[in-house]
Amino acid sequence: MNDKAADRSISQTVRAQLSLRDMVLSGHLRAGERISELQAVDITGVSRTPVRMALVRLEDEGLLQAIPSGGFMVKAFSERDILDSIELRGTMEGLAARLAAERGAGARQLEPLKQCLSDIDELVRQDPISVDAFSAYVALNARFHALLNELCGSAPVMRQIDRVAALPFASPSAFVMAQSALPEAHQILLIAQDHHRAVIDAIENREGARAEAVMREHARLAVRNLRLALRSRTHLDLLPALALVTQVADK
Amino acid sequence: MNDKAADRSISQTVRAQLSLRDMVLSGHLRAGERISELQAVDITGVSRTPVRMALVRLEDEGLLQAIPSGGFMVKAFSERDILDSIELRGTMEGLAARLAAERGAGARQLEPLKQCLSDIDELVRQDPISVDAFSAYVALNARFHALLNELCGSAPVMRQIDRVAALPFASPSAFVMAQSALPEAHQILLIAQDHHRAVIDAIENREGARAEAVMREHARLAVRNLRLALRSRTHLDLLPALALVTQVADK
DNA sequence: AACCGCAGTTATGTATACAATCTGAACTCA
DNA sequence: TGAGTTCAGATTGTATACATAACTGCGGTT
Repeated sequence: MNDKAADRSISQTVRAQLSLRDMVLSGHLRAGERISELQAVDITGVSRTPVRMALVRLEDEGLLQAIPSGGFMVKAFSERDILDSIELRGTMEGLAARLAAERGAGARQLEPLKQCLSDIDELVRQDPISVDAFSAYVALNARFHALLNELCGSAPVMRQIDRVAALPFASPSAFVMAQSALPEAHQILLIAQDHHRAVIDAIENREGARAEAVMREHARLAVRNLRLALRSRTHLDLLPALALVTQVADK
Repeated sequence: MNDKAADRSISQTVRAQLSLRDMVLSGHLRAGERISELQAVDITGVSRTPVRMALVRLEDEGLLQAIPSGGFMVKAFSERDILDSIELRGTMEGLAARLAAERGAGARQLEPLKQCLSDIDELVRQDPISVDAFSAYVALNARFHALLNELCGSAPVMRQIDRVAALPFASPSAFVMAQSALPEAHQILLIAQDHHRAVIDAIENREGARAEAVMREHARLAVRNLRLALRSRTHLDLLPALALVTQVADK
């Protein structure tokens, strides 16, 4: 029925969503640009109903913004929006870590985290880290954070964290990649890994306040380094998601 | 075109959304119950397209849950989900307050907050607070929190706060109402008002950490009292939103 | 008696036709 | 020449028809 890559196993809605998200993230649709339904139909090749669904979901994710008179536009993010999002994420992850500690996460639940931890250890051991190892690191880092958040055992908390994490620049992978542009990248990785170790230790010993503080510091490290990376606009092509950033004088 | 109360000024989608939300919140649709699109069409009187839109948006709000095989069901919340949501809200409001303090909210921006503060003062002065005054208090309290969150000047932070606040039991009004069931209700109101005063003071003096701590304590007060109110199941009919609570052994 | 399979039914996913609203431009009148 | 009005085009909102996938119940078989 469709011309290109018609994988029947996934729905038209999801296909449209993926396609449109790619267009936004890759910068083919610039921030502030209006995107009409018909236009989206042309892009994705599916009809208006699933396209509309996809647009609503992308608005929900925060990539698009509804226009009062109808339709959607690509959302524009300022640099501060991005830094705030990371700080927000860190704050909520701090809450999750504290809850995990206070409610006594069992040793059995901590096991996969420790495994993940030592997996990362192996990777960051090599100093000029290889490209392959680095992408493996990004994946493991995301996994670590996901496992950590699960420990709190609170569906509302996890849900909210996932929401901000859906923003491409608030994901753990994103700021790791951005930081990799800095000369002291390897050292940063080591510090981050120490944070990971500390938060597990805190949870194990039921030190809620410490677990929270560590996760907050973890985020602040990311904020500081991402700011530096944005200042020295080097290797930003590593992170296409940052193409969304526009220094619009919105306020 | 439609039979009942066809107010042309609002869209069918919004009307369906309001109608369905009422049904859920009023308990006409019980937690865990599956709700099909056709059923929703019968209830709302609009056709499938806007109904589907409304269902997606309600899922987004957190009132509904998508069923993997398709369709939606009314989400079931445990008591802990509710308490966690309030704590989560307090955590994010704490972040907002800290940002407001650190970034130096101007005296001009603080003015409406102080106005709101003294308006509430007038209300809580009377000890057996009248019913009218109480509902006015609920409205003013919500307004105060909204104004406070705006002070941080960060769109992502405000957006996330609004998301949890959309959950009926995480709204400031909700826990105020729940607490009103307690015998020491008036005293609680006075303490809460003191929190409000303290956070403004902290922001004015650029004491970020203090502003954050106050908002957290504010939430913890709400958590503690709501827990008590839920224990002594008195006057819970004041808060229909709590009908969503089901102590399902979900885990 | 229990289980596997098939068919009928129902519900959701998708496409498209129609209606209403909004935008923008051109034309007219002061 | 400028402002207001009207008409045309386009775009979104809504409804509905069609297709496909999931569920249910019955009947047959082992």
